[in-house]
Amino acid sequence: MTIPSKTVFYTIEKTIKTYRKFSKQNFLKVVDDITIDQKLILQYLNDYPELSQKEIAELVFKDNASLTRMIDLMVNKKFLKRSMNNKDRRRFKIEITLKGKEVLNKLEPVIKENREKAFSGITEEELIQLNKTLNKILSNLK
Amino acid sequence: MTIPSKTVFYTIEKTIKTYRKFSKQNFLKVVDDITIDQKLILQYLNDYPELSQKEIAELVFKDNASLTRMIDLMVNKKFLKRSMNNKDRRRFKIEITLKGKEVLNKLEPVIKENREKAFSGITEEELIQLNKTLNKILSNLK
DNA sequence: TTTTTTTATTTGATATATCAATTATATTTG
DNA sequence: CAAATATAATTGATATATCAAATAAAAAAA
Repeated sequence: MTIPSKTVFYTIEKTIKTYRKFSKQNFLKVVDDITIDQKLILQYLNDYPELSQKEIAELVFKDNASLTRMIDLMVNKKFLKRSMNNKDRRRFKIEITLKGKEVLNKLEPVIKENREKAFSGITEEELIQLNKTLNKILSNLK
Repeated sequence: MTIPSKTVFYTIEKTIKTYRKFSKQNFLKVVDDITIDQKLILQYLNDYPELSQKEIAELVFKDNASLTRMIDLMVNKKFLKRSMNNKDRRRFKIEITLKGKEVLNKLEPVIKENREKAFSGITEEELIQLNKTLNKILSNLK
């Protein structure tokens, strides 16, 4: 009998890393040269076009410095366009390009398949419970 | 009503990152200049002294190249010692130094407190269920 | 035993993570 | 309003992540 309090974080870590690897491999079948985090950034910007770099950084759990460099790369790859924000000139307006949207469109069915695969045989209640327990842990750590 | 299949991985990621940050801050109160992964490596080597770099890499979910560099650093910091392994001269024998053991000893109570804090108010059954669901996801991804 | 294949580790190149310091602009305070 | 403070983004330095290629030794096959 293993002691769950000693293994839970190991299992959590393993799960997220395995899923990231799995997703990335499937993404690369339809789009070349994309990472999980780049896909997340595209998705967030698509859903909330007004996001600042700082806000995106929080959503993807990175710091501002990382975001600066990631956005640079994504601009170089023509997934994104940076332009001035006249309302607040400290921040930029980050826009998805046509190419970026095409990438997202190609990825959409893959994202769906990935989730279906990951959750097959797992009930909605089980996922809700999973979320609930994780949120308890999160609020304990605040 | 949020759709759990769309948010579970976000929550998993958030949980593990929050716990890592929380742990690291507490570690730094008793030992300076240590990272979560360095602590994990020390712990694994303490429990299983025969581990090769490759085996450690698997346990901490990193690749061999990262491990090489991490071990280098830990040797520079005098947490570890690398010596020849005459049974198999491709691999090294990695040993914890006295300093490394002292670090582990100082961290031990902190690790315990971290877990207690993270899991307070969460029952054993709930943790077992969490582990079970995560393992289902893992086996789906194989 | 020699050749071939496999395995463990390292190195190089590039991207990302993290922290501290810097820059430019906004906001608040006196 | 001017001065002080706060915020968004960048840059530099160092560590880590990732992939591909290189090295050296071990194991398997001829």
